[in-house]
Amino acid sequence: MNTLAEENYLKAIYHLSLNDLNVSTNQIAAALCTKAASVTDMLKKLADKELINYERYQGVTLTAVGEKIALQIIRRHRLWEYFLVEKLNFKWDEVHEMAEELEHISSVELVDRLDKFMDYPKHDPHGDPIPDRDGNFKKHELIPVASLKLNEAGIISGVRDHSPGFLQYLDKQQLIIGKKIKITDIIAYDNSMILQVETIAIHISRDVAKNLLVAI
Amino acid sequence: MNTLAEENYLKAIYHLSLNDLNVSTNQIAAALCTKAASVTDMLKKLADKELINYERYQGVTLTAVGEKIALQIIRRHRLWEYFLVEKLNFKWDEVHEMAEELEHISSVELVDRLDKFMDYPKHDPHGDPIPDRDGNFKKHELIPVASLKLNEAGIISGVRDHSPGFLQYLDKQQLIIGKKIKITDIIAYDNSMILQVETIAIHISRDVAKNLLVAI
DNA sequence: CCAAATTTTTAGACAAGTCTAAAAAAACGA
DNA sequence: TCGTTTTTTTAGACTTGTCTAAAAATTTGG
Ligand SMILES: [Mn+2]
Ligand SMILES: [Mn+2]
Ligand SMILES: [Mn+2]
Ligand SMILES: [Mn+2]
Repeated sequence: MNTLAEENYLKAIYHLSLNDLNVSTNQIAAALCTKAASVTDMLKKLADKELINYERYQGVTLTAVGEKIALQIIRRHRLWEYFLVEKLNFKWDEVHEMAEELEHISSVELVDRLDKFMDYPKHDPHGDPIPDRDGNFKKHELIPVASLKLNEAGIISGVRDHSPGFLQYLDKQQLIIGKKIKITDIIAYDNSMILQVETIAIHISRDVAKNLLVAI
Repeated sequence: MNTLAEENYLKAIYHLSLNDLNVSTNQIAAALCTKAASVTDMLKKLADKELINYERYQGVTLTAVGEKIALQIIRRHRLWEYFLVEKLNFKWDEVHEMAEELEHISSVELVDRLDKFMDYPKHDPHGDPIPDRDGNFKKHELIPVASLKLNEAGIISGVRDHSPGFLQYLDKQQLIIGKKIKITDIIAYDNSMILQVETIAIHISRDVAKNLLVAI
C-alpha cells in the first residue's frame, strides 16, 4: 500500500508531533538520518497522497488518514517487540532494530493474530502503549523520576531514552518496568537521587532520573 | 547485506536449479514475473558479487556463497510458514505470501530463536524440509501418487503444486500431510485413481495424483 | 547446413529515493 | 529595521531496479 520509505516518514512525523504541533523539515531529516532536501521531496509525495498537510516553509501535520497509518505501524512495531521479548526471550535493549524491519510486514491479519496469540498486551517491553487494531490506546500519564519529591513513590512504567546503553544500564541496576521505587534522598549538589527499590538503595544521576518514567 | 531483489533472484535460481542444472534467463524471468532484460541486468550484478557463475548466453549456476544465501532465505521462509500455521493458526494455503515478506527480515539471531521456540521443526506446513542454520537438510525421497501402482501405499508428505487452490482442494478432501493412503483402483480411461484414506475412498484426477507426493 | 524461430543481451528510458550545491524564504538580532 | 544567519526549497545528479524496442547470439528443423 505504502512504500517502506513512506511508512518511515509517517511514523517519524507522528512521533515528532507528540512534542511539537508542527513538524519541521529539519526535525524529520534528523530523525531519519537523511538530508533536508530528501525530506522536502518526500513531503510533496505524502501531501499528494493526502497523508500530510503541507505548505512550503510551514512544516507539516498528519491528516487523519496519515495518522491512522502511522498508528498501525507503531502497533506492529510494539507488538513485534513484545513478541521478541516475551516469546523469543530477547532482552529489551535488543529488539528495536528487528522491530524496525518487522513493522513493515503488511498483513493486517498477521498482526491481529499475533496480538491474539500474545493475549492482547497493552504495553510494549519499554512501557509504551500498544494501539489496538483501530489505532486506539490509553495514554497513561507518566512523569520522570526527576520530578518526584523526597519520600514520594512511583512504579517504573516507561523510559524517555530508548537507547540500548540506557536500557542495559537500567537492567543492571534492576530498575525494571513494574518495580516500585521511592525517593529516599536527593543530593542537592548534583540533583542526583537515591531510590529505594525493594530492599536495595540505588543512586542515580539527574540524567537517569530525567529519562526514567513512573506512574504515581 | 543483500537487497530484497537480490535475495529473490538467488532464491528463484536455487529453486530452478533443482530441475535444471543450468538456469536460463527466461526461466528466471518467468519465476519472478519480470522481463528477460531485467534479469540480464541483475545477473551481471550477482556475478560481480560472485554469487552466481554467469557467462553471456550460457545460463547461470549458484556459487557456494550464493547457494548458502539462498538456503538461508529458504530456511527463513519455511520457519515463518511453520510459525504462522502452528502458532498463529493460519491454514497452509494462507501463509506463502506472508512468508515471502518475512523471509527478508535479516536478523540471524531472530530466525535461530524462532527455530528454537518451535522446537526445531524439520518440515514446513507443505512438507518441504527446513534447512538448519548451516543450510543442511535431509532431502527425503518423495514420489508422486501418480507413479504408485495398484494396491501400493504411501504417506502423504509433500506437494508439487503450492497454489492456494490446490492446497484448499487437498484440505477439503482430507488429503493432509501425514495421512496414509493406498491405491485401490486406477481408472484406465483417464488415469484417475481411487485412494483409500483411513475409512474413506477418494477419487482423484491424474493432475492431482501428479502433484501430491508420498513417502513409501 | 543454413534460414527461421527463439533466446538473450544491449540501448535507452523511467520511477523511487537519495545526495550536494545553490537559491529563496523566514527568522533572528543589533 | 535591515543585514545576517538559519531553514527550506530547487536544480541537477546518481543508484537500484524496472521497462520496451531493437540488435545479437543461439538453437532448431527442413
Ligand atoms: Mn522500538
Ligand atoms: Mn518499544
Ligand atoms: Mn511458501
Ligand atoms: Mn512452504
